Amino acid sequence: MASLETTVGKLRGLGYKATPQRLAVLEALSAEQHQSMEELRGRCPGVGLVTMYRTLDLLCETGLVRRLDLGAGPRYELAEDHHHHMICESCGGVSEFEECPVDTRSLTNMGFEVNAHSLEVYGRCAGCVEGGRR
Amino acid sequence: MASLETTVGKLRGLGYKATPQRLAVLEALSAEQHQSMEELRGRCPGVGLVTMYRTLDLLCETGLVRRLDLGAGPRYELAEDHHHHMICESCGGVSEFEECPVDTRSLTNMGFEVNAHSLEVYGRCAGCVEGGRR
DNA sequence: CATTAGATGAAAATATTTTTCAATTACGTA
DNA sequence: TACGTAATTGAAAAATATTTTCATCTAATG
Ligand SMILES: [Zn+2]
Ligand SMILES: [Zn+2]
Ligand SMILES: [Zn+2]
Ligand SMILES: [Zn+2]
Repeated sequence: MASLETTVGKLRGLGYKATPQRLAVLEALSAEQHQSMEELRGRCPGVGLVTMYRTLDLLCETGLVRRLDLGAGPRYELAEDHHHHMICESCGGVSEFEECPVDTRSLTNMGFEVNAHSLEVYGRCAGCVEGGRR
Repeated sequence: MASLETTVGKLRGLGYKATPQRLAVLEALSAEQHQSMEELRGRCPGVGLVTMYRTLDLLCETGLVRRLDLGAGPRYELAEDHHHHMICESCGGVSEFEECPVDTRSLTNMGFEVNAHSLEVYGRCAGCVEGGRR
């Protein structure tokens, strides 16, 4: 849970200006994880669409934000901690889990230099299983 | 490595017609894994764009094909075996590995019913590491 | 406060995907 | 084999999504 100030500091440190638009996007991102462009736009009235795209691109390139594919268009989230997503195929809900169930040592042993990984788990959430929802 | 006939048989079994267009798309898919729409189109001259989209949608819905996001637009591959992808951030190459390094038992224990998962590993391939490519 | 490289946004261009609907066809049945 | 029909196709248009352009503006520096 790095504060917004810390994140802005990193941006500045990389030579980027801390514009009101960028602050607004970061603010929007901190409201909720894995939001769509449309949701973020709703939280950033006053920020032009092009700037939204450019800002999110910049934040992704600098590693401050992750672009996700959970099955229905791009989603974005602050890249604060390492976690993964469970997507419920009944209700569409997305939840996160922190415990990383991936072991990439065998890839390293094969000569691949692992920088990052992304894992998505699909199924039915506890609520849908109990409620008998298909 | 199921043969095309087997795959077509599954389609028929589900009540879908085995049209020349569908056969062409399956043929194209069997030429190479994780192809883009553009690549598949190149292998299916004579199949209209709309039919390409519809056929790939159908194949994904029936589980015969997987739609992938490896970072640069959708890619498609026959869903024959369970495997994952390593994406080299230097040369852009995509390679597959069969040994699954994911253990989802802890999610099951939490009440989530796991149906499937997808894992992508990002880094540098052996070739790029040795060649010193950044 | 002046300077300036970097940033913004409106409009246009491009790319991607979906919808519509009339024409065609695969396939079961006679 | 011929027929009937529901499923399928594809051209065009529409809808969506993303990128490019370029004139204007501004954050940061001194
Ligand atoms: Zn659910
Ligand atoms: Zn992980
Ligand atoms: Zn490589
Ligand atoms: Zn796996």
